[in-house]
Amino acid sequence: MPASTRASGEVPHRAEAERRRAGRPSSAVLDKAGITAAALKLIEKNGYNGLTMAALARSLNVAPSALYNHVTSKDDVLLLVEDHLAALVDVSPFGREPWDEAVRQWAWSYRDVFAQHTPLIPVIAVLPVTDAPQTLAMYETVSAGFRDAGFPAEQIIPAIVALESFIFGSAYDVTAPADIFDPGDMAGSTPNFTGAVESLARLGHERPADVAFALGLEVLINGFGALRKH
Amino acid sequence: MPASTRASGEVPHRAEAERRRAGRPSSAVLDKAGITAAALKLIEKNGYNGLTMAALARSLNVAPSALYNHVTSKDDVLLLVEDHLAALVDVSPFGREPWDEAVRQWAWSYRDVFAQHTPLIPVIAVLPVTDAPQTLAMYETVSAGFRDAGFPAEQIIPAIVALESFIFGSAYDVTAPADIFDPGDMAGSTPNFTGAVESLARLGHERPADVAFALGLEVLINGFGALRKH
DNA sequence: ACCACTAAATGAATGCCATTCATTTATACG
DNA sequence: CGTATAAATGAATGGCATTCATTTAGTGGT
Repeated sequence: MPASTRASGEVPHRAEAERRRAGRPSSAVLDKAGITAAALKLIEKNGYNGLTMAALARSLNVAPSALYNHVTSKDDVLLLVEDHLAALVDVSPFGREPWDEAVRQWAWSYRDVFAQHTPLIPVIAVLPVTDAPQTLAMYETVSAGFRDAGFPAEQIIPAIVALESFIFGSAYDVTAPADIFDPGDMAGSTPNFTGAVESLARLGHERPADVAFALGLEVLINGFGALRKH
Repeated sequence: MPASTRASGEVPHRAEAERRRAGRPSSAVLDKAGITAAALKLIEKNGYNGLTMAALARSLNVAPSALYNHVTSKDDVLLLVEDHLAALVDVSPFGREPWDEAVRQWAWSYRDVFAQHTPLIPVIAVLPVTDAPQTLAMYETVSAGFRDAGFPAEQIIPAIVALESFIFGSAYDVTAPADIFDPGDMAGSTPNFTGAVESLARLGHERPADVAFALGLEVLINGFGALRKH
């Protein structure tokens, strides 16, 4: 990211010389990779509230309007970030581990990545995979894993979608406050719920979100596993 | 909602006379119920993009700043809407139907309600139940249904959370565009994924989101059903 | 070595948004 | 009857994504 090494207030296009010396053909200060990297750094430091087009431009020593030569909208930036994160999801267990263990490791990895990035979930859910090559690559690997495990072809997508839905929903749970289930002054009128919450709290120090995710995931793996033809 | 029957541009507090005649003690033009109803009407007509504090105030014949005497923020409005919707989720099968059928009907109802209101999902996920009495009431009924079906107390909350996570994730799927799985020009490099998508498309006219939801839900019901002590 | 073309930058302006605050109004209460 | 209070007003604020006319700098052709 050469742009970020320039002092602010310099004249435009100054980075071009460096860029050509480095063998890159483009004459632009900005490109999608640089924008993505800067956006991620911004999100890590200040969260998604800190990701504004103005802040993103400032971190790249560029005017906000310059970004629009490379992305069409802020949603486009979010899409770039999403696709970058998709590459961080660990699909390596497929082909190495047995199917059930591969799904388990993939699902935990997937949830953990997006638990840190829940504001992306509404974007992903409506996102045509065409626009997200890394995401598509993940689907390809997972699909192959399901096929090789003996899954009927027409059940592969539904099973993956169901798992993904569970994963996205569970990613939100990770970010929930610890007292989310505190019934407050309604405890008296909700004895069953309150009792259930207390009996869970009584035994475990494990995060409730992790208990629920583990429980649901094992059930899904078990149930889907039975669909395979050996 | 008497306020909405007043012509616009009238003098303030004009609705008070009506209000007292109707037996209501409050002297306010606005209240939470009226705000909630107006917000819902606005959402139905123009979607969540149409729900702005200004538009909400206009629909109530009131200045935007007046809203802040009754809610602390726009998120507060969303919370009111969410809790109203929670009351629309059908929990009546619990106590009437067998456990598995009750869960099935509840889950479909829950998904269908929030598929129309996905922008609320990020709000719900982080929402302490204390602030949402209708939501809490739903949890109470469901918890009772699980307990009566022989569920171990400490598993009830994890099971409900897992189901809810799956439901929220699946609600997003309903809103996804039909071509979401079209691999475009990457079809050649993703044979397994593309094949899986095609073999699903080949057989069914059912919405993919419904196929995946049905599949995942049945697996979850089956797996959780096995946890019960008879 | 020049010139025209084009991609990519600038910065000013736009319009929308949630939210705040000093002020005013109308009702309830002592 | 006057005073306190809840609830309204409307003007102002600051932040935001996005647009656009303009300028800049490097590319490729002659």
